[in-house]
Amino acid sequence: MADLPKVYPPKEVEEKWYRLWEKEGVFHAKPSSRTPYTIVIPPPNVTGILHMGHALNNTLQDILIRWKRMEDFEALWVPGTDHAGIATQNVVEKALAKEGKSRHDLGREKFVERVWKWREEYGGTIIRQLKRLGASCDWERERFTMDEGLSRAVQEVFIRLYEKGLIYRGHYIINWCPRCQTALSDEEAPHQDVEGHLYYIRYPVEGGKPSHIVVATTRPETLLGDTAVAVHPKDERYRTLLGKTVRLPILNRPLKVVEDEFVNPEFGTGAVKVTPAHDPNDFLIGQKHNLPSVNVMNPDGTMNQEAGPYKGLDRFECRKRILVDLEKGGLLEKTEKHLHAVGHCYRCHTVVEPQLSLQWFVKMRPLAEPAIRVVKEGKVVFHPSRWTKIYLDWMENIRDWCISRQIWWGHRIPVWYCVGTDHCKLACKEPLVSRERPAQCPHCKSTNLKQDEDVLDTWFSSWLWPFSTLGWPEENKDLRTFYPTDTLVTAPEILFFWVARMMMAGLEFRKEIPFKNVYIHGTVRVEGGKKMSKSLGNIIDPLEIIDEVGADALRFSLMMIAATGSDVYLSKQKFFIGRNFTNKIWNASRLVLPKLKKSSKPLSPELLTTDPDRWIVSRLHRTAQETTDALSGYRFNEAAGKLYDFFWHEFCDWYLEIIKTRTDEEVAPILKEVLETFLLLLHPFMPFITEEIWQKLNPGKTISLSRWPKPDEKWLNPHVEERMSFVVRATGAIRTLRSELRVPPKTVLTVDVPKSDAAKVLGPLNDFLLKNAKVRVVGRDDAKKPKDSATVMIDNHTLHVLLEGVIDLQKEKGRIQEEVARRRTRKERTATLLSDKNFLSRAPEEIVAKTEESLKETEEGIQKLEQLLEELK
RNA sequence: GGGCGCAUAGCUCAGUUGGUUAGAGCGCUGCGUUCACAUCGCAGAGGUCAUAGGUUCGAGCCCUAUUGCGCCCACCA
Repeated sequence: MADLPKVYPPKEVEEKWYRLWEKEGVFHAKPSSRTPYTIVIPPPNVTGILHMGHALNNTLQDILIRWKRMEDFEALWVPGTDHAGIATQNVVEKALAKEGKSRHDLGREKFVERVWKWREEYGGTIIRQLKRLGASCDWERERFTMDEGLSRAVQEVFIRLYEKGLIYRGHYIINWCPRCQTALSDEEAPHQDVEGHLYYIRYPVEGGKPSHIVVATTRPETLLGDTAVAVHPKDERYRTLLGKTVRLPILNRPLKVVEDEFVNPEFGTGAVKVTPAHDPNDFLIGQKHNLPSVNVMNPDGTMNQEAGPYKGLDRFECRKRILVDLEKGGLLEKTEKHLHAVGHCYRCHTVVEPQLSLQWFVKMRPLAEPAIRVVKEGKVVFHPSRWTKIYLDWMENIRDWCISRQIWWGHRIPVWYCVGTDHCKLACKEPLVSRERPAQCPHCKSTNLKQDEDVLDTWFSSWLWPFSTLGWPEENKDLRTFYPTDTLVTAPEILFFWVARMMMAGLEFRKEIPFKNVYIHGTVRVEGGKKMSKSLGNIIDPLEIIDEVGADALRFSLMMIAATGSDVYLSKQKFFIGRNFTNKIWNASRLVLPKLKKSSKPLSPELLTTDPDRWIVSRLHRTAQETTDALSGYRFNEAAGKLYDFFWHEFCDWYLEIIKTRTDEEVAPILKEVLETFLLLLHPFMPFITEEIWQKLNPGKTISLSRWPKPDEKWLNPHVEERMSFVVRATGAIRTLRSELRVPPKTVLTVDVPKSDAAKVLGPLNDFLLKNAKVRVVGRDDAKKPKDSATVMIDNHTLHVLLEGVIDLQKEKGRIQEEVARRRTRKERTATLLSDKNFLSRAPEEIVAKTEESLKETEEGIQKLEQLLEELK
């Protein structure tokens, strides 16, 4: 096989096979008599590029789907991307900015057009990268959340929920990102601990008794929107203040003092400023006490006219200035350091502003109930199971979902408003929810209607993915066949964003669970434990790894490293595991393939003429069984490990070495069976190299559609496995002895073995042992220890290694004795030192410890050598 | 404030329901290169399984407490 290069992968192998698979549609699934098996992939963000998290996620899913496909399921994986409203809009706006334009210069329609154009040009990047990874998606079914079909599903869902009273519009405190200038859901504004300050501010009391009340706040700029001060009803300190009026510093607005259970008397001063427009708790207090709400900020985070002298300032600049002014007025009592959790925009990491705003919401509790039930009933199972509790906790404490976004890229809300005519009545204020633009206002007949400006949260389309991609709301064969799906593989980060919501959507709109199993893998981190992220500059780019070592090596390395559900710590070096393994497979195949030329015989038990033959086939079937079991339990690393150990340490290290002394005719059927079966088992992990070698054996037949090996008990042979284990250990022991006695590498040792063992077990391996261990096995009759020999015990068998004439035994004994003497001297010296009080009291502890350790080591060494001398007698 | 996870060889980690002498990869040391592979082979050194108790004939694994690290959730300003 001079034509095969020494190192895998040769250029272009991966691309060659991927093109062929795609061309022949081997991943295409359609309703058939076969049992369907569907997996759900998180649709990557259309602006995304493949990162390690994707690589891990998609490799796991690809292993499942390839495995099931080979088990003759109708295996479906629908690929696609989501439109990533905020992220995509940001990207396109940035591009516009380079031209010196903003989206407002273009206007909504032109801007959206521009985004579509961008998507056409760059939106396919991640899809191409998934192909390089080897993902076996059904590309004919590629979907995009802004496609016509999926958009229809979104609209349908909005209308159905609205009609059911589960979607409402209202003024509530939401998370506002001043940079993206849109509302965010609670999940989109994760809290991070920030080292901030707690400012104690004096609010003067009218009437002057006492002269002022002190409130504590972390956001002094919001005091401009204060409409009350609240204290706990049972707080004695403030009893006299109830009903009094205090003055808001700077603006001098009169504020009521109200009492509310919510206030924690232990925190700060026990008195709290109430800003209903900028804090969720204050909003509730405001509603209870009928307080006005004063919004003091513009959408971009600058202060508005309500902020009086601070109008136009950025919120953080305003904070500084207010503090200076308070200080000047003697109203800032003190400042304390304070660690608190602050929401950040998950897209741009800007500090979000809780703000009163008119938005659309989904009422979640009714949707959550069935989603809780099916998990409690075990209809949906999480792997690993600890995620069950996390899911249930979230579901049981679910809050309403803010779904409107003030951006342009996304599904526009299917709601119209009557902008009015002179006859406009109150009824006209009602939103008109409709599948199409209504011709006129049903109340005043005006045709002057305006669609809601907002678009929907991207997750409002993603949560429908398992069925919207199959054609819902249309009831068709695809939907009936492939829904509910079997397994969802995903990262923990989107458990709430996506997994939980898909559960609710599936149960609400299909009355069925969306998937039976949820496998949650770990987060990819770099060594040292940090999250891998662009901003930290510690990315290990999967595409770079593919360029360097190939997709197979990338995939396999990830699988070896990623223990079930635990985080994955990466370094570039770790990909050598996969690289070396592909190399091993490749080179073993270069050895095996030429031997198969003469064989077409299928394997039958009679062809297994020696122990090693029976052994390797037994091990093969056991490995097939173990691999299948591991995959069934989502123990991917275990499956990968079994395949690795079998191929490398059993097939290559032992079997291939053993058969080198036999004829091709004898071993070809066995080699073929083992290699082919192994390739099939490995294919889900390493699709490319397995296809390459497979097609050398089976030209024109793709391994992707070949049948998964069925482990067969009849090939299992525990006795032979035990005997071979004896051989392996005996060989190891003899090699160890060689090394200890410094027998020259090429010298052949004679080993005296009880006759029965020699004949039965070691005899057939004579050629192999001679070649690889430089050992000649001789059967003997009596149990007496020959002169000048060393003894090796394996199980209950005694092996005598003859040393006469091999090495100069006297000289070797002498050398060992000398060594023992040397070590004894050293031991004594060390022992003396350790009994020296002077040393013990003066030397640093670690030196003493080290000395003690070295004494122990020396003693052990002496013991070992003495044992060896004993054997040589 | 609540919850979860992790702590095993120099490094990164496996270890399925408790069962003999605790494993791997990398790194390190020695030897080996005509005959698939130096991205290789053989041999070796290296571990009080975080700490303290407990359950058990038996604990890396189960229970309790402690320490350290990490993550998630949470409207105490």
